[in-house]
Amino acid sequence: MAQNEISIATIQRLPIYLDYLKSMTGGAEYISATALASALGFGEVQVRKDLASVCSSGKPKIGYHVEELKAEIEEYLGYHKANNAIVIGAGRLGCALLGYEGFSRYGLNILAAFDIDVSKVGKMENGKPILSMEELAGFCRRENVQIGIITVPAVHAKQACEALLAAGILAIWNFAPIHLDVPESVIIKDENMACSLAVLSTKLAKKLGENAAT
Amino acid sequence: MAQNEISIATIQRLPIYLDYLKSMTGGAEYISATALASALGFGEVQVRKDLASVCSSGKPKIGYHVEELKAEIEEYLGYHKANNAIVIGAGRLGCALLGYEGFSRYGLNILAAFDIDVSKVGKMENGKPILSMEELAGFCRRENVQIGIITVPAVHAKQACEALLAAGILAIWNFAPIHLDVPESVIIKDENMACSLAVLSTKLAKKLGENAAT
DNA sequence: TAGATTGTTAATCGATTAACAATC
DNA sequence: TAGATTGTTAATCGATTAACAATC
Repeated sequence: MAQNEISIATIQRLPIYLDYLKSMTGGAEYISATALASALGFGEVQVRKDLASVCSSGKPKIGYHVEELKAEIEEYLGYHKANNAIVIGAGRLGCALLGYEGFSRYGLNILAAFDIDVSKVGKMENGKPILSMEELAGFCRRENVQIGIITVPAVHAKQACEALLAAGILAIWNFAPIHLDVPESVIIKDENMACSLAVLSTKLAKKLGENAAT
Repeated sequence: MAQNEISIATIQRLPIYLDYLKSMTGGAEYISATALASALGFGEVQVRKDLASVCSSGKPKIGYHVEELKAEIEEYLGYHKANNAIVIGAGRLGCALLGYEGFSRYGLNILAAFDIDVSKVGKMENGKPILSMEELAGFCRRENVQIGIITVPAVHAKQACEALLAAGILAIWNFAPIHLDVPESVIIKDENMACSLAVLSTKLAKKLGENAAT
């Protein structure tokens, strides 16, 4: 049953379509690829191709049934069966993620944070506890945690990663700006803001250079 | 003077090389592409091609001079001439960005946050002030702010964006999960965590499916 | 000299875009 | 029916990888 492979680029755009569809007010029953494309700044052929890969509800002349499309994207992204996650590192970013309620919309259920700093342990952030690293493995097994989110400084990231592996985690979302070596069986996704920033600032520098030149 | 175009993919990897080079201890004077590749989990040809686009210090048999390479990457990314930035939205994420000191390494100088919530205005976060939206335009012009970072909820993002445009900002780093329409002259970079998360969770779902099947 | 390593050119792969057929 | 819109097939574009020449 060779599942139609959907490209990574498409997968990354699916949440964008879904967010837009959810934000629609006025209750229009159908929406066209053209309308979606212009609202999101994408090409309309791209939208059609993206949607075709997860849905089959498009009707010529009419467009896509909004509710059906939402359901199909959510189904594909697995938002209805949420993943349990924990955060390692209860610093500013870790607490921001822990306290952010929006993740539930994306099928991510962050249960707790863990930190080596005992002065943080025992506190709560938006109703969610900060626990000690000793409790990590037990907690993960007990609560069926699949995703570990690393928000510690780079120097502690390797150690945090090892703790997650030891706790039997299946996937890691790594916000530390450092490469982590994990077994092939573990999924890892780096989220390095410096990478995005580099794109922004080189574009800006180029623009400033052009202006100075003219 | 047609500047050798460096691909976006390469630009996004440059900070990763730089971070690794900076983290090197032991004071080795040279490093090979092979060593860099294995430390970072990249292909070695890719590393060589990436480095070739910004530097010229590679020597067969020896490798790249570490200090020279660091300087060349920093030069290309413009880290020595920092950009001034401000944050709109002093929520958890906004304050995390405002208080994060690591950005100075990446040539980003976040000066202040702005918020419509008057109860937050006047407070400080790690020595940096939270100001009212009325002060935005004046502050940006006075302090020569080029980059605006949007961390407000999606419903307020359009309004925040308009305020930034009115303040004459040149580039926007948008953390709100919504498409913002800006004039072509303004650079915009979306940072949508739901997009990355979608990649992670679909991989995880696939993996869980496979395990269940066997 | 021999060999490790760089750097470049060509081939492959993946994603986007264009052209067009299908359909309500 | 006519036309707007979907969906697919082919062409283009960009990035990665492979092969190989250059060099210290």
